[in-house]
Amino acid sequence: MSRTGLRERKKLRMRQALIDAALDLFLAQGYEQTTVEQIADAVEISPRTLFRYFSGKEDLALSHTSELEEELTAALAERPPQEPPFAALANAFRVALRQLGQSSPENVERHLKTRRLMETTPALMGRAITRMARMETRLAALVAARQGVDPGTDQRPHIVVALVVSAARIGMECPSDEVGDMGELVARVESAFALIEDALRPGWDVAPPRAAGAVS
Amino acid sequence: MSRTGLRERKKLRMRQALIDAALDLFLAQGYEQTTVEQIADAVEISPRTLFRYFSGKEDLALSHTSELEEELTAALAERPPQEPPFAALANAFRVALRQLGQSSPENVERHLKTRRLMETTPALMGRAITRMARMETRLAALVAARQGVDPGTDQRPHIVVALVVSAARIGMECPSDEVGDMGELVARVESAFALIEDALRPGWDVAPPRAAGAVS
DNA sequence: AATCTAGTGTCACACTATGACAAATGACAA
DNA sequence: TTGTCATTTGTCATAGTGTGACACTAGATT
Repeated sequence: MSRTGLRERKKLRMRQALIDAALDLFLAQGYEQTTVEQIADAVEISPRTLFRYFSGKEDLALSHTSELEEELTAALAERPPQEPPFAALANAFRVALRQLGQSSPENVERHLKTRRLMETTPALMGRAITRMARMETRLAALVAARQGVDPGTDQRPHIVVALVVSAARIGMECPSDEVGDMGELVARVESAFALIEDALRPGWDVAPPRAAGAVS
Repeated sequence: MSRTGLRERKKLRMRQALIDAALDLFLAQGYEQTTVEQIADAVEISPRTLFRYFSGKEDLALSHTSELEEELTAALAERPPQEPPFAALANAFRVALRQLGQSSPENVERHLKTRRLMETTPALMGRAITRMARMETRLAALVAARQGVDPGTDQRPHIVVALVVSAARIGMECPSDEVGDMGELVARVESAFALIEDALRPGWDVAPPRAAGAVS
């Protein structure tokens, strides 16, 4: 049945094993205190081989953030075209978070570990925010395509995306206390969405700006 | 007259010389193609000494972004307390940008070089965005203090800051074309501010949220 | 002038990351 | 099963960033 050969399965198991070993070591000893050599030793491979699976320590620590990004992109593509951009993005976020929450318990655990790690490691939080910024640009291009405008000259798609991503980021950042479970995290994101939605003028993202520069 | 000794003046000149040498080398050969050794050689010091002036290459390349941050923080402190948070932040940004534009021509040039460099170096853009995120947290604390709320539990200050900083970031990012002069940059930031201001419900940041979670 | 102190250079080292090449191992056909 | 091929892995070597230790120089202080 399984179309995947032994090789690919082995590769995937190695990836997971590396991520698990890395996350546990990072959380136990701290991110910068842990060397790639220790991680490689933990799964019995050479450091050189580790770099063939992951581009580096950072990639290893944040590999699960790209999963959220993939879910989000997929969810956005599923949103009906007539849905206003802000609502489409916010709903895509909701769907993506729900998807992650419904994956295997070990996977959810890995996400929570990743977030706990980020919370205590400024360098990693920085890299995660950098990734979010890159995602923002990609999402802006998607939103621009939805609306049929040019993302190069029109700042509006980027603005809409920035609003939603900012809310999500603020919601996911843990103020002082620890990340308990996925539900708590989703609740905070929802509350941030609500705050921003409340600040916005209804229908602002469907009609053109009130005082657009070139009406002539 | 000058209260500063020879030592401090020398130190400042060395800092500037290092930044200038670094920016020019980065722009000429690319950021990652340039080694700290080359920069150190250019100003006739040992690499070890360079690390006593700057924490690393990144610090060297982005040292001028902290200047904007300092101006901004200072400008925000100057805004009248009764000014609504969004307006206070946006105006502080305007003042800070004007301040930078009015500094010495060489300094303006350094800022533009820094931005050109960032535009062509993803890694640096990432670090810059990371710095912005840190600044966002600090600004949120300031805004929370202005309004007398707790930045730990209340997400609203963070949201306001995120809106303004997002607009500024989107405005400063150059879509494909090169950074010409300071005026062009300010104009794009203004246009992004206008877009976000247009999207917002007037007075949203002075009154409490319309449907705060617990009305029971 | 003698002394103190901050800054500097030299040497050494740990760690991340990458390239080159040989060895091992799964995939696949005869 | 066995031999061949492609992929993966380990070993060795190297570049580059970043730090610690320690002696030395030069400005600062009295």
